Amino acid sequence: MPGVTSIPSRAGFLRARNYGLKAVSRGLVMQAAPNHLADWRVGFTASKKIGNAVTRNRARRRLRAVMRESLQPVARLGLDYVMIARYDTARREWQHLVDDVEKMVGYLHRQIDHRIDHQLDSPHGESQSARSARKGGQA
RNA sequence: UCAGAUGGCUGGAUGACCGCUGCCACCAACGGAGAAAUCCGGUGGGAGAGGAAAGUCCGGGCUCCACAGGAUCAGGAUGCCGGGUAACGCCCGGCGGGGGUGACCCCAGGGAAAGUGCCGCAGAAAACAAACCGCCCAUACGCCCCACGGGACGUAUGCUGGUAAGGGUGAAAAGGUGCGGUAAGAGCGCACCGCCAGGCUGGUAACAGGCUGGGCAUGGUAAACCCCAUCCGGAGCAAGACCAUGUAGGGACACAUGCCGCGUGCGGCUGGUGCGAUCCUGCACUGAUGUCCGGGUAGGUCGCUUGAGGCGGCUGGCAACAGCCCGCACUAGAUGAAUGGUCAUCACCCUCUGCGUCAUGCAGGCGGGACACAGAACCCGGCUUACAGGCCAUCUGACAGC
RNA sequence: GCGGCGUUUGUGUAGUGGUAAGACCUUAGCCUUCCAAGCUAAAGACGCGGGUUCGAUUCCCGCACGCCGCU
Repeated sequence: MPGVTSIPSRAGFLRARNYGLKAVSRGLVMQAAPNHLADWRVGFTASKKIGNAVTRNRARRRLRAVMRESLQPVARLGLDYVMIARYDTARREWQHLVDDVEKMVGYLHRQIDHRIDHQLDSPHGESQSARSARKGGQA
């Protein structure tokens, strides 16, 4: 989709999961991780646990729509976002879903800042690209 | 009017804002790449899930295994008859059997006198028949009656006494019912029904009807093995093809490596390999098999959507269906996977309130509602399964009226 | 998307056209001062719906659920 880059493979999803940073709400789960690229990306997951193919498609489409409304204006360059559908994703009221995402994005960004500041003190200065991407993404 | 049967159709509507994927056109204007064609972005137009898209249960197309023919064996599938179809385990029509008052529905529905196996418990006996309780007969004994001829009852015996009516067991007991017959009985005899054999008539056939003959032999199970007939090679679009990248269109070891010709790596013969096995014929290839090591794994493009296609009409056919030209509209192609998200109104359903009726209802509400089942993934023909609500046609039964 | 396999007490397994067996677990009793072990007894299952058969957990068909594989 133009303007938004999607995570292309399973490896990207696994990296986001292993980074260990996630936020949970009734409507969905979000993960975030630095991707060491000059762009931000997003991926969607709807497992068989939440329902049949129709339900999964509906959940994924609602996630995409709420991403465009609430995540795209504030997304930071250099981050991968993974949005995971839960049982209520296809059924929850739209306004609640929007509120969930806005709250979770704020939480994730604060946690990312905390981790990067903490790593600067440690001898492993691995987060150089994420640090610079954060400055660019805020513009 | 009520209760049903069969077949078919439909599968929410409108509007606003914000978006997605192909296709076509434009690029006059704006941004990027390029010498340019052009490409990306952009602008405009139009298209964009189903009757089951599902389960993956059958049959095909298509692609690869290089391909083809024959014989035998193995394995699998199907199984009344006729037709339809590219084909089918599908569909249509008929036959036979079963169910229902009926419309109508259901049936893997070939072969058990080719063979083998099995038929638990119960029962005397479960398949070359046999004989538990009985019934009948003969002899002996006991006891009773007597009109002195004999008779009733009981017990025992019968070198294999006769019998299969009745009882009882079982899912099933060796044709059924009735009359005659007999010591008692029995297809022992007869009538009807059933069965078997052979003609006859009708039908393409399954089969039906009737005639003649035979006293009756042949229990069930083949969705047990099996026999008969017919059909079937394997894998599947993650098939497969091309391009790019790459230390490479891979390497090492073991086993095997025959003969002839010459130009010394090619040709021929033999051998080997090749669609479940073996064999034969043609054909193709020149290695095959095993073990170990190495490379790639976020590649791209094609395959990829117009087809045994749909709707209407005419002709043939009871129908499935076929033919014809005629007419019509045309027809999703995604690939972390588009075809949507939100809101409003209406329709629909549920619920509540009021009114009314034998009953179905009518009016209303800041009420509630994942608005049925369900999402294309190479494409068709079927089957099966899921499905809120609504509509149409034909037919059956009951009740009422004319 | 495509291909294959399997469902038996609470758990992991046998089994076969007629009675479903045994192990661990659970419950009760005995034994012991008590517990464990041991002994005795009991309870508890053929995924669902049809069909074939006298009779189906078994044979056949259709569903549901679960598992495995794919260059």
